[in-house]
Amino acid sequence: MNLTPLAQSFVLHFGEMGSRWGINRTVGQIYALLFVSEKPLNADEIAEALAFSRSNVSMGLKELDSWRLVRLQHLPGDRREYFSAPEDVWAIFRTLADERRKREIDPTLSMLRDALLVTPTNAPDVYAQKRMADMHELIDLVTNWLNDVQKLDEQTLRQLMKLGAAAKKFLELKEKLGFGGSHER
Amino acid sequence: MNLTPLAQSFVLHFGEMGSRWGINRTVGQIYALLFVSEKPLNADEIAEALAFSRSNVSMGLKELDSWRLVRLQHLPGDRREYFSAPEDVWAIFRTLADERRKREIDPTLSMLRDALLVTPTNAPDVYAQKRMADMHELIDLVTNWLNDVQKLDEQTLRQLMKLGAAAKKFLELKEKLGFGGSHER
DNA sequence: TTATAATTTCAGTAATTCCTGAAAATTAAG
DNA sequence: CTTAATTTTCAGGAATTACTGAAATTATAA
Repeated sequence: MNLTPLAQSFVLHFGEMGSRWGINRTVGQIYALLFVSEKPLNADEIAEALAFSRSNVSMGLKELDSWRLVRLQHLPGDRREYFSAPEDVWAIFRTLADERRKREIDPTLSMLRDALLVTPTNAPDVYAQKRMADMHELIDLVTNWLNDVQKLDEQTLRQLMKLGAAAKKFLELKEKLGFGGSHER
Repeated sequence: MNLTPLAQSFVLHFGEMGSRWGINRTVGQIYALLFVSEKPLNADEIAEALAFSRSNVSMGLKELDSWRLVRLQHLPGDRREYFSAPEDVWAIFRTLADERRKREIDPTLSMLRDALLVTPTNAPDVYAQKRMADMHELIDLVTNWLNDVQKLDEQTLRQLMKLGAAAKKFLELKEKLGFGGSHER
């Protein structure tokens, strides 16, 4: 293939950042390459462009697939599998947020719920449980909110984000008008 | 020390999740222990409670310090250093969000900005740069928004989150009233 | 079918990250 | 100061994770 310097710097950056994002270098680079490629690529093209073994590419694609970050398709008259990253960056963002919540937050929420069911039998546990309740409430509130917000269409999201810190004034206005929220959490 | 089963399950969970969160088991466990401890702990107490070497605890605390997740204090008549996790879970959340942005997002924004300054000289680069522009715009918008939202006090944040998906109706109301946002991005 | 192209799996090795104990450095009390 | 307590550093070994090539599996064309 032969990457241009522009694509290369993007790909290498994603490789380096991979470890901070909970994926490895290979997976980061493969995703970056697909993201900047106009046409879908097959595994051999990826392996050649990034100088990885074919098997490593296979494992990387499997990992990306488990994150629902790649699309698989076939080209007419070619039996190889072609991969691409979705066009819509907002959709990608939603997928990423969903998967990260599922992997990084839901297990903790579940553990906390279990811990809150226990009746504490000593002073340290009373305190520990209070702390866990605080943490659970915060995580629950934030994730449910992000979940709601995520459902909004791109245009509404853009508006909401432009609003930014003015949200505060806005909520004051809401109070005055008695305009109710959607949840009773 | 001797952890209760309740504290232990919390600590072990944080240890296991650590790898998904970009910290290691030691760091996760130390933080969890401090979080559920009513009193600050010194390094020896942590090492004993978690059965880690003293040096491992030292490195773990250094790491937590770099995330600004622990407070260091001295107790009168004791020259050892005592560590604790801040009380306010909202403040903890803000710190975590700030640090993660700094480590996981800012470097990418910076790379993208540089890439967007280049004048593409061939068709693949034109496309790649368009993709990078899309990504940059999205990340920039989302992080600036979170940055703004984060500045809000706890009560305002709670209100905003309770509002949830009703935000859409709300924005329609805003349009009608001609109530402007804070930014022109 | 059979043959071949394409993909996946997996055992072994390479690379990286984690953890420890010993030694060095720092801090504070006497 | 000197000494002792405390903390940090760091080299080396342990554990984990990443990567490869070869073999096995799967899918498609003839």
